[in-house]
Amino acid sequence: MSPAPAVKDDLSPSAPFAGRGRWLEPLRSGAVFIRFRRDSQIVAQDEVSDYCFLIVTGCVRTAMALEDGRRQIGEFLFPGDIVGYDTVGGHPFSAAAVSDVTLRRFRLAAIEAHAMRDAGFAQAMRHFTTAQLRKAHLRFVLLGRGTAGERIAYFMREMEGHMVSSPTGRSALPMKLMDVADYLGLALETVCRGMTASRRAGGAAPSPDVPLPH
Amino acid sequence: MSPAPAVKDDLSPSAPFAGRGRWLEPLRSGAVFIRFRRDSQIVAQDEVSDYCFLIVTGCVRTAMALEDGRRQIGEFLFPGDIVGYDTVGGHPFSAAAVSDVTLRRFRLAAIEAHAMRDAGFAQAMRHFTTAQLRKAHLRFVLLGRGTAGERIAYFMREMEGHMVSSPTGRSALPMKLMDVADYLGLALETVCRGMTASRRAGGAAPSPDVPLPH
DNA sequence: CGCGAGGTTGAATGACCTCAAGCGGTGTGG
DNA sequence: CCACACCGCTTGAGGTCATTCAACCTCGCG
Repeated sequence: MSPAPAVKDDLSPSAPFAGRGRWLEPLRSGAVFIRFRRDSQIVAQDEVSDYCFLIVTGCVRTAMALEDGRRQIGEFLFPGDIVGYDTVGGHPFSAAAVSDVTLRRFRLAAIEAHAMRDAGFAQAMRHFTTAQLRKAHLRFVLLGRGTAGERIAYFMREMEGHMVSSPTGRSALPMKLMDVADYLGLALETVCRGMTASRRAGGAAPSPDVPLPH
Repeated sequence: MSPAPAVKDDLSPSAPFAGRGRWLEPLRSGAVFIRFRRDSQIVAQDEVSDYCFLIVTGCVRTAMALEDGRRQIGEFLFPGDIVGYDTVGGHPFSAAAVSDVTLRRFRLAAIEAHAMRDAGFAQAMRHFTTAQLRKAHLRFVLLGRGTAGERIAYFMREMEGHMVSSPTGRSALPMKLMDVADYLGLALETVCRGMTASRRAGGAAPSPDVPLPH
């Protein structure tokens, strides 16, 4: 029905996962495993960290807190994703465990050193950060121009494949509603209402009219 | 006065310009100059471009348009900035000239090839994209959690040093209010009111209470 | 002089937030 | 084993901030 792809026709999540962390594979031998409990902090805000982490199991969130209590979740990360890479000079986002997680820890200096030796590795890094950047751009549209319904619909699609099979069959999301709210720039109650409405309207597909981008 | 830097104490623009385009210098000889008139398109949305551009003079905006007319400006770029780099596989943002601009055009394949040969160059690229990423994160906070006043205040600070000396002394910004609105995720009228209010409250510093991030 | 583009201002509407109460599940201690 | 408390989720009612709609103004230009 759409005549030309001159503009985006909806706000759906970017392709099935662009920037993952497989490029860290060559450094696997130099990495150690670390575990964090639910809600424990992995990297502090403004901390100058020497490490980055590849997620093995569990879910991690990055966040920036403001003095007055407002908070913005940067992203939710899952097995195969990397946290703490874009950190040169200290990153303003903290990272915390959403669920119990196991991570593989890499020394940033080692990554940098390896990139200086191996051009192919460096190229893989570039593709990774470039993909991150493109995801960020899409997020601008969502946060800048998306309605509450669109943000929630976007989020639900992003989370497809990351639902946890809870015993009671309750909310299958690994994170709390508060986290989702701070991820989407909405009030907790708005997220709750939106998800309820979308559930009533047929489970996965929240609203029929979702005019925001890929 | 702030006890600890555990959280961000306001929403001011990131340090005096993090990711600029000086790293392209080594390829200068292979680049050609191009000019674009005000409002003409430089890169089309979803186009797979072979080039990126270093801005020499003028101002450029990147934007994503939605079918229904909504639009999000990605960023405003000034001399020394790069447009169209994070493009591998086609970028969803278009680029257009805000004012008459002169650009230096670089072939992406040439950049990539040079990065494979020169590890230092590749490192500079990494630092550039990393800085871009950090700027994007801050934008999340602004768009997700900032009030209209905070967004406008942030924008005004970002534009310091980019004011054009207009003959009439009118709005010294190079871009239209509509562009600013689509950059900040606000209505045009809201931006206008905000800027008027900030002007009345003392020129540059719009509002005394601006609790959002760097 | 008339026209159009961009900017400014006012009034009314509405989307989302805030406040507040209530519910179900889980964990803890008596 | 039950009572209680706490946490996270849900739902309702009311308020607020930004949007929407609309008029008017200014400037530059044909």
